[in-house]
Amino acid sequence: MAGLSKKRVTLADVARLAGLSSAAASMILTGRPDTRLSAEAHRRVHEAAAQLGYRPNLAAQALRTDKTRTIAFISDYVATTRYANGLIRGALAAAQEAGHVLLLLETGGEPDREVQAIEAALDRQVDGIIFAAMRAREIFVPTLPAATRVVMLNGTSSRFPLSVLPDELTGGHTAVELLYAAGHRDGIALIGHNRIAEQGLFRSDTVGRRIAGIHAAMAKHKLRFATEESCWEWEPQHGFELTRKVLAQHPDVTALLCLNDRLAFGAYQALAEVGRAVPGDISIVAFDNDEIAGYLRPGLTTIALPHEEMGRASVRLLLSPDTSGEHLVSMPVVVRASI
Amino acid sequence: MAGLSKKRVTLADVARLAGLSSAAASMILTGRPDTRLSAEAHRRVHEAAAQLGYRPNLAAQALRTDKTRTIAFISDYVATTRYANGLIRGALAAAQEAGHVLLLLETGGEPDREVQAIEAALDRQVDGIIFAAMRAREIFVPTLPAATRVVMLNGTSSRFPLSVLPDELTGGHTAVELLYAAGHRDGIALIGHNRIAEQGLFRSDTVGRRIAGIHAAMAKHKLRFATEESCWEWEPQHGFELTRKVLAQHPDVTALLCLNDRLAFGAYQALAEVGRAVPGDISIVAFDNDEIAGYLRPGLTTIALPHEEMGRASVRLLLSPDTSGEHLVSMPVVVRASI
DNA sequence: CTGTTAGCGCGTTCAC
DNA sequence: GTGAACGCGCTAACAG
Repeated sequence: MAGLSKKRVTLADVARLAGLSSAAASMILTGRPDTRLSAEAHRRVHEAAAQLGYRPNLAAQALRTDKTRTIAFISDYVATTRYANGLIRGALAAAQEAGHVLLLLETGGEPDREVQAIEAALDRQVDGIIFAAMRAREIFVPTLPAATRVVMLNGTSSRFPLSVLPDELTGGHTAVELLYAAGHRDGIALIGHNRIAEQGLFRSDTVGRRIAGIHAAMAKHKLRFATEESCWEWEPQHGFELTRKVLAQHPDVTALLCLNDRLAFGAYQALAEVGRAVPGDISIVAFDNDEIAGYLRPGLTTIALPHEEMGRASVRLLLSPDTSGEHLVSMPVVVRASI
Repeated sequence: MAGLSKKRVTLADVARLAGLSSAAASMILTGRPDTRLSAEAHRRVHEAAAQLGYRPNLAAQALRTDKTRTIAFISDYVATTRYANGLIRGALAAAQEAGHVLLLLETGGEPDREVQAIEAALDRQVDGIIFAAMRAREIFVPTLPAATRVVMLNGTSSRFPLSVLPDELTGGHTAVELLYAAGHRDGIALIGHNRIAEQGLFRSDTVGRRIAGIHAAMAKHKLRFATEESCWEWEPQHGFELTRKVLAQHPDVTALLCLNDRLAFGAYQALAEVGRAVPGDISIVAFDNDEIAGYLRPGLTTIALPHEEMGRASVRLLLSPDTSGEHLVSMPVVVRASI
């Protein structure tokens, strides 16, 4: 039956070939349990369907059942590559395993595009919506039909209790423990501490927790940072500048706790410039497990953001009824050679 | 009309409120040109639709019209982050501008999953399919209904003439011209030349053209490479090793032409190790404009893969009838500081 | 037991 | 301007 099939094979075609009504064919093919149809009828229908290469028209099916086996994945930015990609990949994999499909939509963080995206999704009768935030934060969600199932991914919303987040508190804790276990005590510098991020409008839930975890672990060991360096953004250039400053002002520093890998990337450059070796002279640990973490020499030990696992979790939660609350996904340690 | 809307607003609701038949309402709302309905009827219908917040049910619409305003984006790997993301982003943007939406599917390059993905797309009556290959190559495409509109993105298929590719030939040419213009003649080393990639099963169309462009430009200026170093993969580690080798064996080399940015990344590390400055001692030019190109110090001058523009082009081509052939998207030079 | 008919879901389109 | 059929599959009610 390959080739240039002119028109779709419909349920009626299958029923006709099987010598039964389309109602019978429908019941058999959808596998209803209470069927009172003969085994022979089952056989004939299945055979006819296979022979014709029948595939139900999902649009017609959706019309009756209100189910499309389609999930909308609405994110603010796909642009921010490194974050979006793992989330999407995980969601895609989990969706496929469940026989579902992903509708990808982007809002750029603009409320009106958010509304458009939601409408586009609802027009297509999606089974549920995943709102993904590239930078974790409180997500603003416009009005939505009450029945729509919603999961917040890497963000939270007071309107929707179901959310998936990285376990940053534990992650922050772990980073400190790694340095502590390696013998570092009073010579640890914190790179990238962003006081602005900790309070105020742009407060990022997950970053706040990361820092809280770090401070809790430091307190537990009765330690203080040799210095805490702040900046507005977390790009390599800032890590470079802050590390330079630390090296100049705090010659006794033995370890750098960088709040993300890109800051650490800049730190490597600053250390190379003055000929300090990693980890011989200075240990470094960071967060995220960016692609670059593995490219650096020596490899950067980092607390990974489990994006893929989070993406998977979001789909699983969406598809399993009667779940709610905040689901934390643990952040694995990726040990390389920088400590 | 906000809040927990119980049931959908249907066309019948609109027609009832407007005091007309649903047929009239349909014609007016779809904006048919030959309508012989009164201006007053138009007004009433539009008003009723606005008042009720009516949105057509796309599933029902699709049933009649066979149009879903949905495009399937089927890629082999979303995993290969750096390549997939720009393509998706561009496609997403162009789709949105055209009032369409993207269905994202992944095949992992496995034929059976490819079939599944295509069926999932066809079940949902997509208006067209974009096949995206992360590593450009001849794409195997299973049987497909004849009418389905298909665009190959970053790859080709003998079965489907419509494809979007980066203009690698010109890009390769340009890279050489950049070095030539900077005064480099006989001291240029080629890093990453993969002879295996040039021939045989894994021949990559676009890489082949990149290399062809490079050789054409060299020939044009009657130049020869000081050395051509091959490797199997193009990761930083390989760039590091090859560059080390070049520095040891060819001390007269003045420029490195790296076949991608990650190789160049490794080259930077090898140069730093022996204290050679970029671009003071050695110039570097590469391809792709990876994220890392901007992180390196000094910034890496590179010939960019125009992923986003390619993604946009693929959607535009899909949506515009009567187009075919190979569409080349030019590769812009991103000038930084490595030459 | 084994199966059928009729009508629905929603929007589009044709004959009148 | 309208009624009715249609696209396709699901389901309640009904018949042998």
